Amino acid sequence: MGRSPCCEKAHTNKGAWTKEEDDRLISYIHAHGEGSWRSLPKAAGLLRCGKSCRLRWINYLRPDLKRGNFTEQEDELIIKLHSLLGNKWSLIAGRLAGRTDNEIKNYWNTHIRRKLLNRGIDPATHRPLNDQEVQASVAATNTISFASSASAAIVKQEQDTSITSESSIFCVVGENNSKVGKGTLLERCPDLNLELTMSPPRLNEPDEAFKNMERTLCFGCSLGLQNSNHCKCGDGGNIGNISSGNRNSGTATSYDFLGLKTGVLDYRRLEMK
DNA sequence: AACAGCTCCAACCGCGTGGTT
DNA sequence: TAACCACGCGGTTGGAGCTGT
Repeated sequence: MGRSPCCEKAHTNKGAWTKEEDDRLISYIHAHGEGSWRSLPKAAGLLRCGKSCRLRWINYLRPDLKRGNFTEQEDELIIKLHSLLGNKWSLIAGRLAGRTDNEIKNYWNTHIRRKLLNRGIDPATHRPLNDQEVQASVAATNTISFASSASAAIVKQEQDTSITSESSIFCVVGENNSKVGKGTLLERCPDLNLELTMSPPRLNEPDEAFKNMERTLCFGCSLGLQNSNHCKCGDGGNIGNISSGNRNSGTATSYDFLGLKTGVLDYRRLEMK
């Protein structure tokens, strides 16, 4: 499958944006809205690649961006999210209002990595740097499945709801899951190597089943942030953000992982590297 | 003051994915 | 089904600014 270049490189500016270019882009987007990035540069009179315009807008010019230093609270949230999501910067950014994926990625690489290293934590695995046994188990563990049979799902939330370097990942183990196998009881997730399932809105399910799925725990609570502004579920007392329902030939367990019950996001597979 | 090394971040690049024809 | 388009993502880079000598 071929791919044409995103723009004609010979006639485009590169490098830092000038004030004039910024103004042109802002006024064009104010007038016409975001999107159609490929045609935007020409329409806006910019000698830039559409990709470059998009990036400039998203990372720098958007009016809802929060500029300035990250707070300690944001730091910790990023660390927790990264321990669950890995380098999924866009997903992490989605949980930090006014922050962009690029900003968070840069901040991670320049500040948080070092911060974790100073704490003796491997930023890649969120484990103690000298924990050889853990490293061995990491090497032996490939995948933990979040997608499995609802009827037989065994779900455990760690007793300690606070996220530490090796806790508080939900484990869902289904009887048909060959990787784990029937009879496998709860296990502490030994790695962050996840395979998650998130479902789109279920349109064809019985109402009763759907109602049962509504008892969810928001992502803030799942991170132990019940009292923070990240808590979306109100009482913070619901346990287990697990919902289940039929999907095609088999049953599936879905997890409202980021509190994204909007159905906009269909992130069926989410793998940690 | 001059230089070298370091830090940080805006911007670039290549690729994956979903949609359209 | 293949070809193409458009968008978004994550990794990487270039260079401005800072710091130490």
